[in-house]
Amino acid sequence: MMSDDASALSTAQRLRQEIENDIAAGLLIPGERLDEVSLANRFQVSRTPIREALQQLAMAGMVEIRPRRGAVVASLTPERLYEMFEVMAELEAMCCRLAARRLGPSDALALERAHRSCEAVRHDHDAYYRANEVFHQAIYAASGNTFLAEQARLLQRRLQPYRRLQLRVRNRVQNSFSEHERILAALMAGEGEEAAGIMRPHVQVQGERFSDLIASLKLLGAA
Amino acid sequence: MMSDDASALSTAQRLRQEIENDIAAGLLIPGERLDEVSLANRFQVSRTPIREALQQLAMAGMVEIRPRRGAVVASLTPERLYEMFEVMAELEAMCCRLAARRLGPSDALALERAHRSCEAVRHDHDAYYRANEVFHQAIYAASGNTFLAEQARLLQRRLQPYRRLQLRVRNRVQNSFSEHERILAALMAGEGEEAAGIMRPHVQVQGERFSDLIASLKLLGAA
DNA sequence: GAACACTTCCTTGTATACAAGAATGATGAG
DNA sequence: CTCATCATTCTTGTATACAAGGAAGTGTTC
Repeated sequence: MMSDDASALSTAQRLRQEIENDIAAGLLIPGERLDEVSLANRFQVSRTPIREALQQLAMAGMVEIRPRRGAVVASLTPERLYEMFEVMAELEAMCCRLAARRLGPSDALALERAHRSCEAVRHDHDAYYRANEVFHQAIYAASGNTFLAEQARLLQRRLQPYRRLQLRVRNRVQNSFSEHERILAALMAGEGEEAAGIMRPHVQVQGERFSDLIASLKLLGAA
Repeated sequence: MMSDDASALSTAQRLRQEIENDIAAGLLIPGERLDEVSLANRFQVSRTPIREALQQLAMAGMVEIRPRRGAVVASLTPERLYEMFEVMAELEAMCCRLAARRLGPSDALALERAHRSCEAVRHDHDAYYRANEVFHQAIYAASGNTFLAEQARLLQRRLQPYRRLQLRVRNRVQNSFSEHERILAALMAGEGEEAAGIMRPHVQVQGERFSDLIASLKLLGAA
């Protein structure tokens, strides 16, 4: 009556989220087989809603369904990964440009808080990884374009298993944090192009960072 | 043996494409109810694969599934539509920037051919609409980033029902064509930023064009 | 005459049964 | 000993039956 609950989820959607989380968290490795019966047993449902969830994940690009041959966690080639990071960098740069123009007081506050959270945990890789995610999401939201924010969030999630390993590289956290600082300053100053210009290489993997990524890819494959 | 057929589609995927086509073509109006039994009868299958197709379409943002209350063709608010066009413009601008750098001979040929097709049919709105689509897709492909191309294609498809009506506006075809010409020239000259700068407003709807779009939205609702 | 409640019907959600296509292992030939 | 072919088994794909939650229509009451 007061607020019609838009968070009402069908079973298939809940199942999708659960499986998606496992993929993002690295519990399900790229290339791993997703057996319908096992999943059904695990979640105590029949195969029907499991299949519906898998179809959703296939559209999201997180699993690959080979007809009559089952579903596997989608595995990305180095080329494709590079392409996705290229797009991610541009989406986030766009968020910066828009955010600088449209930044409201509450957005600014959220950004600063997220940034301080990053600072607080910058010696703990895993914690920094999570705080970093929140900081970037704050920028998406600040863009004022909810569709853009959703798309960025989606792609971020899709790249999560790969990004995760990447931060372990030496000094990456320190560099990441100081880049955040510059981005934040530019946004507050309303310098959208400036912020976008820092964001792009901050996100994109190229040169030696790309090599590092490929290395972690191989680690993933070996697991 | 020679080429493993990646085009092998499951039934659910075929059904999704069919329904998606109907939505894009405007046969299914935003807000319209998608009855599982009717669809099942129409395609001569049971409800199971229909439901799988609907779940896919929900992930693609083309239908909305309200739990226990059925699926409807997704209807976009003017705000959301504006947001989506804003992102579309940026994606296409990005394609331009990349294409100018990476343009190969076959890409250039495809672009010129698509452009000449547009010219040939520029007095027929519907034919121009289709040729226009091909021209833009040629640019996506020329970006050399297949992921970007796919995303652009996806969003283009999602906006199709709205874009379609939009071209009917007076002089829009003529303006569109001359913008194409300038984009093409910039791309061939390797001027990525130049091409991107023309592409952005070419795609984005703003000012009076946005009003036109809202007007067609209302037409759509009345049908 | 209008509003509310109750009942009925219709649609969606889920499980299960069955069909049919891969994968696997065994058996035989080279 | 290796490779190919065939049978068996396992998994996916689809239909259908049943359950359960909305929607709509009817009747009653104020």
